[in-house]
Amino acid sequence: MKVLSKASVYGLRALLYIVSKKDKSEYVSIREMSEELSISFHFLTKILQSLTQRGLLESYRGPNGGIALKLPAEEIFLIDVVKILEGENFFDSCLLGLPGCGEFEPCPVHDFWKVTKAALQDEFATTSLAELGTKISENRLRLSG
Amino acid sequence: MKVLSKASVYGLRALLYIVSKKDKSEYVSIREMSEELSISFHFLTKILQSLTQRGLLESYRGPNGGIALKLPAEEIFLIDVVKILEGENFFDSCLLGLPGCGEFEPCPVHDFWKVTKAALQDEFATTSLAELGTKISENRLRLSG
DNA sequence: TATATTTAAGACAAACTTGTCCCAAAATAA
DNA sequence: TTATTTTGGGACAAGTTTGTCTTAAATATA
Repeated sequence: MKVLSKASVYGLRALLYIVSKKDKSEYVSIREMSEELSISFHFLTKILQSLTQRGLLESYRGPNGGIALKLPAEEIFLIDVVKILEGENFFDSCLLGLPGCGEFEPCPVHDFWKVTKAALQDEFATTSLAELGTKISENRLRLSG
Repeated sequence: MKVLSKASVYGLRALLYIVSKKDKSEYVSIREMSEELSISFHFLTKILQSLTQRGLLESYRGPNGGIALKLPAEEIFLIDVVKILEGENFFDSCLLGLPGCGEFEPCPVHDFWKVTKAALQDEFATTSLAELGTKISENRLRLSG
């Protein structure tokens, strides 16, 4: 079951890498992240570019440059990242792909999918990068295979 | 959010079309389904072929031929269809794509994704084609855009 | 038998996602 | 200024999913 595209997965892993670093005062280079997370450097660059363009990240060129969060990690939620990388309508999908599926014209599985979607959306909307960063540090969780 | 491939979506819609037909005694032609559901005929043919090869459907060639369920609709569950068309490991996915993610080596979002996956799997495992067929008939639900 | 109908099966093409490569632009440091 | 480092951005290639086309095989009917 592939819920998120590679772009979202890589983007999230990179942001989690940033927030789980000890030193929060420096830019993190994309090269470092791509190597630590085993992600294609150029692909990751483009993903992070999108996040920078949309104001979620700040980038800085040149030696010791890199990427940094533009907001405190407490104020960035998974849903912010996913909506940028997957599209604003990410949580509006119909499981059977019927256009206009909703309360008025539901598909046969709308009732239960609606509930699942809402639960997922809520989880994404309330889970911050800070929360996961703490979790990663405390439990020494990995971010790559 | 694309949880199911087109193959699964089309396969499910076709099966729901079959079970929501009044006359259950005849084969339903793929051509009819492809037209009623606005699905490419050849693509649908291949999808249903997979289901036939895996014993979920029965096919019959020649005039008045077509496709029929090989089991009563009460005994076919969404999970049966999806596991054939998406793969047996469909419900084992890690949201962040980390290999071996599980209780021993969880990814940072494993705890909540585990719950969501289980709820989805349960819903797929307990929803039968018969149940949805009844729902479709009673509420005149559509199966195509 | 001959013809029409329908699924089976494979080759192929189009579209989308993912990944690679190259060079430009910005910043640092010597 | 010059060289080096790093992101920006576009072209392009590879891979996967989705869709199309052609022919074969099975069945029914006349």
